[in-house]
Amino acid sequence: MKEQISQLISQALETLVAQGSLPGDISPRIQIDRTRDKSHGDLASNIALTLAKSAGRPPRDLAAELCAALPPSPLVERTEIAGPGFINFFLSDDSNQAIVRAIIEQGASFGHSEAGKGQQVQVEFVSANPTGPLHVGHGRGAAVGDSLCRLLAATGWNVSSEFYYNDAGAQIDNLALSVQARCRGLTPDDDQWPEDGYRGDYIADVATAYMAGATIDAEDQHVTGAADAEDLDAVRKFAVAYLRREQDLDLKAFATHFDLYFLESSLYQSGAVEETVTRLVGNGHTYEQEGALWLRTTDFGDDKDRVMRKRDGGYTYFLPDVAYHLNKWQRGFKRVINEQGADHHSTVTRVRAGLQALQADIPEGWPEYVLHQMVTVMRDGEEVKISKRAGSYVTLRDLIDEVGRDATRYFLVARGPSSQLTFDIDLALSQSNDNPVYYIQYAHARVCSIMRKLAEQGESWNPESGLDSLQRLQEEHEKALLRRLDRFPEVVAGAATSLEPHNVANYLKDLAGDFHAWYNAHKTLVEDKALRDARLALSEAVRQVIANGLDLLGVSAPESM
RNA sequence: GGGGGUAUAGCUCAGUUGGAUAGAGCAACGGCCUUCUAAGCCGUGGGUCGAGGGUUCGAAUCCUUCUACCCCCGCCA
Repeated sequence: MKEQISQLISQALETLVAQGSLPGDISPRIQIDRTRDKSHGDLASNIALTLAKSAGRPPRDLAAELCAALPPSPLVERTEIAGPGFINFFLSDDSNQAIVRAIIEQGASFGHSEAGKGQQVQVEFVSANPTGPLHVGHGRGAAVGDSLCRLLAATGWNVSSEFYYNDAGAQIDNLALSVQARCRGLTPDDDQWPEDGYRGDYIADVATAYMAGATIDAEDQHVTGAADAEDLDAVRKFAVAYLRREQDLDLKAFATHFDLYFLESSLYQSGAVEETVTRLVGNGHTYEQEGALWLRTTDFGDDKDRVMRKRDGGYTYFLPDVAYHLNKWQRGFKRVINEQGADHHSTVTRVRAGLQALQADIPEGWPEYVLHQMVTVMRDGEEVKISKRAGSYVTLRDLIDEVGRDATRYFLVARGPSSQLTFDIDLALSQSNDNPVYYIQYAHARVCSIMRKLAEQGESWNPESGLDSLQRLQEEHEKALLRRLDRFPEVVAGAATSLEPHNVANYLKDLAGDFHAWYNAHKTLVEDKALRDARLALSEAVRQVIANGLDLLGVSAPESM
């Protein structure tokens, strides 16, 4: 719609230039905005304001000439000049109502686009190390990351989702020692308990399963417990598999899927880490100091240089990170998005610096990052910190068990990633209009309920009759809904471009509000069949858009509540 | 001390990338169920957009200085 109005203006500008009213050397960027106030029409352009200076004319005069030069169009009912020189477009009923037909014809794909042109994009998110259950912060990463994947897929990108984890480093040794201690019957309060060992109850569960010879089938790990407390390597392998399976269950309960699980250890096995070191040294960006090998990341914008190889010969996490991203690049991903907690912010400059130092023709801003701020959990007005299972943090599973998957996902994705998030358990649990998840789902269920009611009356909805009678939708509530529905494709495209899924959540709340207001003001199942079918068409369009929007957030659209 | 983030109604947060009189929900107050699900609707009140300066036709939005809070600043990940 914006595009079509833009073309009308463009033609009017050419006319004015031809008439000599405007200089020929102008190159205006035609901007069309949705109006905030419906008394300003449906769409507005500031073109006269932006051209006023270069044309040396008062903006309102310019606007008047532009309006006069606009070619007639069935889309536009009339135009007005307002304020300092805005041109307001009042669209015709036909053009506003056409959206209903578009939605019903396109169904689940309405709102989708081909903007990505099938290009590949890889999204890495969660990437938790297998040292314990996923916590709320991982949950936010999962909700945002998965929703980004859905948004990018809906806008024409070919998306690969990936989960990267360290299965071998110092933290995993610590995990193995903790499980081994439990196998030996120790508890965290014993003197012999490993220093900095993991104290959560889940460690005991891992030990029990290991000693019982249990078999673990995770997405990417398959191990049987050796039942030998002294075999630390077997304990380690088992613990990693066990906790990966736990995380799989967490992610499954959260309806989050990954195309690939990438192991840090594979970078050592394939020689990618060594190769990366060789290239960095060969490119002259390294030096040795105090027995360690440093990368001069300050050459690439870092505030200090970083150690790559420790004095003891082991690598810091930083180096495999660079090797991993080189691997992504070599796999052909020209676009990569990493979704991480903001506490890992310092890795952004570092990884990019490492990639530049490779001199592999990787663009400076590659990869992209989406960083989410911290999550705190509140209950009864107080911060919740301790989980029995995990010991020191609130697990994602606890939340899903308590408030449900839909509410958990919605709340974690409904705020901009850069805002700190307070997860209010009482609010997420409340079954009232306090709770936006149910508010939106209820709108969807209400439409389904109307359709059921119609069937109970022995009637059925005739879509063709409804679409042919759309001009009967003349109530203000109906016009507001039409305007709202028309915006959905822009909202999806915008959320995908800015990598901000919360825009979809906000839109759905507004759409549901418009629908509930209409529902209460006007009955759908009226005697007049043409009006009834038209209202059913509008209802069905609302239902479809809510379903499509909720799907982008990974939230279900129930047919009844 | 350095880097990043945030600051908008009593609370939680939006604000279409610089547009017209800054919005929503909650909380407060007052209404609406014999009528398609009241997990709903209607109405009222509520603001120095953290503070100062700047850019311009026009700023919550861009630049600058300052203040407060959060995160990071390890040869941990």
